[in-house]
Amino acid sequence: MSDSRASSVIQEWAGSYPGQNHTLNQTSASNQLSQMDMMPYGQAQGLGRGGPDDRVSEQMMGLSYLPYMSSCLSNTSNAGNTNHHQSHVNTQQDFSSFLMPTLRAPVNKRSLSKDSAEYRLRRERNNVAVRKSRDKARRRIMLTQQRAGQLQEENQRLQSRIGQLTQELDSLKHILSQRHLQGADGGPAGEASI
Amino acid sequence: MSDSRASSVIQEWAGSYPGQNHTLNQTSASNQLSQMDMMPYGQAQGLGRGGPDDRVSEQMMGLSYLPYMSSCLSNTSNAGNTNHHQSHVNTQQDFSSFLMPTLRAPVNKRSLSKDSAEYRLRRERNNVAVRKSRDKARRRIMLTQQRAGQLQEENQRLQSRIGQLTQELDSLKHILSQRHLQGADGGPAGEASI
DNA sequence: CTTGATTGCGCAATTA
DNA sequence: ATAATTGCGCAATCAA
Repeated sequence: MSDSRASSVIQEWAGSYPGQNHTLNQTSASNQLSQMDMMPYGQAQGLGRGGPDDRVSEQMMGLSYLPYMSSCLSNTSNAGNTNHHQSHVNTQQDFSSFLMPTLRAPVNKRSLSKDSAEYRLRRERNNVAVRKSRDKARRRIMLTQQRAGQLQEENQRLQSRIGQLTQELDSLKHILSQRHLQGADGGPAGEASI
Repeated sequence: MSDSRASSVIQEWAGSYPGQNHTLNQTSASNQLSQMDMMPYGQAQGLGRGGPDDRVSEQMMGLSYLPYMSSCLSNTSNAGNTNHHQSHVNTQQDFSSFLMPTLRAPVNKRSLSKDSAEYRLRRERNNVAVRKSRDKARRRIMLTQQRAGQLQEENQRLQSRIGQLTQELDSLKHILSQRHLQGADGGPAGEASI
């Protein structure tokens, strides 16, 4: 495992896709949480593949994490979303559904034909956003680790310095006390000491 | 139905045979910070084995959240979907399978019927492993952040302490110099007060 | 409602 | 062969 500490080797990836700009926002290793932002960005639009595809559709089983072994093959046919919401404390009657148009069924989702261009466009955009977001997260994590490392180093230096100062201080105190004794021993003058 | 773009199931097997091992010298970003196991969040690594058949890197380090290429959408509908663009460097990999019994063709994948129990079992196991791994990663990240925070706090305390000690030290030095002067001046009586 | 950002999840390729 | 990692796409949800 060679590790490269290089604090500036996070960008070599010169993209290579059809007309797209790469917003390399790279905050150099600085203190504190660097708030990267990034913004506009050319939007993707490289869809239009040749053949229909996407057999997407089977992903609804999110479930328990903790019990890694508990009942493995329990393909709960849902729960993936775990909408533990909406079923709060139904203090009211059952007409809540009428009061909450927000929860109305798959109304607007109709145009979700996996074949529609709309769909692909949205998917592609989201994919871009996801990659971007994860990249950001990765960078953030690395920065944090780096920061922790630097802080630890600095901490040691500071500890060292403290030890040094303390020792020096003790020496001086000792010297002073000696003088104090000498002074008291042979002189009438009273001195204050710390 | 799942899918994802993906992949090559057989093709890289063929590609990585000829003796072209991936010399991916992945750099892990670990170093000091040995408190906890470090994750390999290495970056860089931008090399690229100049092989012409880098179909694999297609998803290696997906740097750049760009539209990606549209071509990565292929659905491995099920068994028998070996139709992959593997028309690359077919220089001569015919007998490779004979030369490398260890890596022989999709033998393992033989029962890759998405319907096979074997498949599901493996998938499920991997899913469990994935959840576990991610959970671990999340925990690790939080710990690192926490550690960074604590270190920063401690850092401040140490800085403070150093300032305090330094000041104290200066006082004593001053006192000593005073006594020195006074003592040399003629009177043994020197007073110090802080 | 629409869009980009996040987040949890499963898949598949790699790595150990 | 198995478990652990890791990049990626999907879909739900958040936040504007």
